[in-house]
Amino acid sequence: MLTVVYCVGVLDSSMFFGLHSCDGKKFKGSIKLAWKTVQKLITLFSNSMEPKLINTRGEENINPSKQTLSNGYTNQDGMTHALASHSINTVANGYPSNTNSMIHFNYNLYATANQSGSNYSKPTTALIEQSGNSSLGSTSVTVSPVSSDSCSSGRNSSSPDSFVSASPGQSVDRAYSSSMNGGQDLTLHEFEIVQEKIKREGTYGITKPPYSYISLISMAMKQSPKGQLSLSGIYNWIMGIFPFYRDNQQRWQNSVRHSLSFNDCFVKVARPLNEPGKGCYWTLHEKCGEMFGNGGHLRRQSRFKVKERAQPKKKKITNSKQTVVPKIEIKEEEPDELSNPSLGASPVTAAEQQEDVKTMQNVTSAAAGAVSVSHDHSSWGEASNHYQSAPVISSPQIFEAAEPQTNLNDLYPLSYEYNDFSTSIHQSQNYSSNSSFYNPAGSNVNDYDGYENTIYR
DNA sequence: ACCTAAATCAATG
DNA sequence: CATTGATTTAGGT
Repeated sequence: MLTVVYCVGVLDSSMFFGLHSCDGKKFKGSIKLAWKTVQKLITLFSNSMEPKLINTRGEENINPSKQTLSNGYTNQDGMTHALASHSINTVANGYPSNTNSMIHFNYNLYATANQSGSNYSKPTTALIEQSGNSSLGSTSVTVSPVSSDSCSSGRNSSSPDSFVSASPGQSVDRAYSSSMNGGQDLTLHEFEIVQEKIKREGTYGITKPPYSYISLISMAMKQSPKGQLSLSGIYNWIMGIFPFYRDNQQRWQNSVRHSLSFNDCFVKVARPLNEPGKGCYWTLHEKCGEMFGNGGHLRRQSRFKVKERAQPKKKKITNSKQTVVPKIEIKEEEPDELSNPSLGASPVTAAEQQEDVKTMQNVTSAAAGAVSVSHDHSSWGEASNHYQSAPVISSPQIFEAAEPQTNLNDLYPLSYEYNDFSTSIHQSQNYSSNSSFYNPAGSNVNDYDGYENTIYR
């Protein structure tokens, strides 16, 4: 049994859903459902609030002997799976709409329907049951409507700039620390809060979320099964979760690209040679740690920097007081106990350099050990229906032989097997000490030089 | 008020 | 799509 957690994208004539096993053990990738199927799903929702088993063609399964989830959100392990509601019911501006169907997937109609109490506005979560055989034909889908009459109202015509506040209903414990949540990643915890809000209200709403782009990108990456996403995957994830970002896409997407390139916490992972598609994958630097350990997700205490640019670019000095602060260089392997920056477990022996302290405080235990990620064909944010893409297991010697990279276009030498999603989906990436994986922690951190370059400004 | 992270616009490849 | 510069905005102290 798989749970459809998200609609992660809308392309041409189909929608993509992120999948999650109900036992919480295995991630199964994403599934592409044709528009016809999606429409049938919604029709089923509209006609009945009862969970239904259907196949990938939207045909009802008459033998629903398998387990279904009553609420569509929570499975046996107690994990919360939210949403898809607004994703199914709404489509970002510019998304294709099927004008021949009774259901029009465009936002304006959604707004209209929502205001008129249409069933279209009902949040939905679908369950997909997959047989042992991974052929699409044998895949069935259970749809389980989630009642809610508190969907946010449809958008108005205001520009996004008018939405600047967080949801008033969001009472986030900003002081939440890893010591309070068993060491869970703070960003993922924040995402759980988002999920809960969506679960509660049906949609996140059109307000601008109180997260910086860096935070949003981090969330997207961390929730992805393999900790990496393509650019479009990031776009889709953000739009799927936060309706606010279905507007002004050129603006914020440019900002996302800028964030990815500018911030050392984001590193590129090469797309496998045999994999179609353009662009690379992006992942988090394995040493960036809890960037938002200060409790807020708008602004980090300090930027995560890898190393000073060898030849700092000219910086226009308009103010004599303005100086180019040397970029913080990561040095030394992380001590074992850096788990909680909020507890002040600074790895730095002394604060000779305040900047060093600030940087290192961002490094947490999550940074220790190897990052287990691999090229991900099936991330939620990806327009892909590759259920079981062959993991790309890069031989370590590839990296051992790699010269220090100085080309700005060089990719982050990450290509790790990802083999257990169960521990990582809700607990950040799965860091493994398996020696068969490339272990960047085993090398001097100064080896990082080259694959990113940022000036501190 | 100040510092600077983040956002924005945009040129370039 | 990716990088970078320039500039503005705004969070946090």
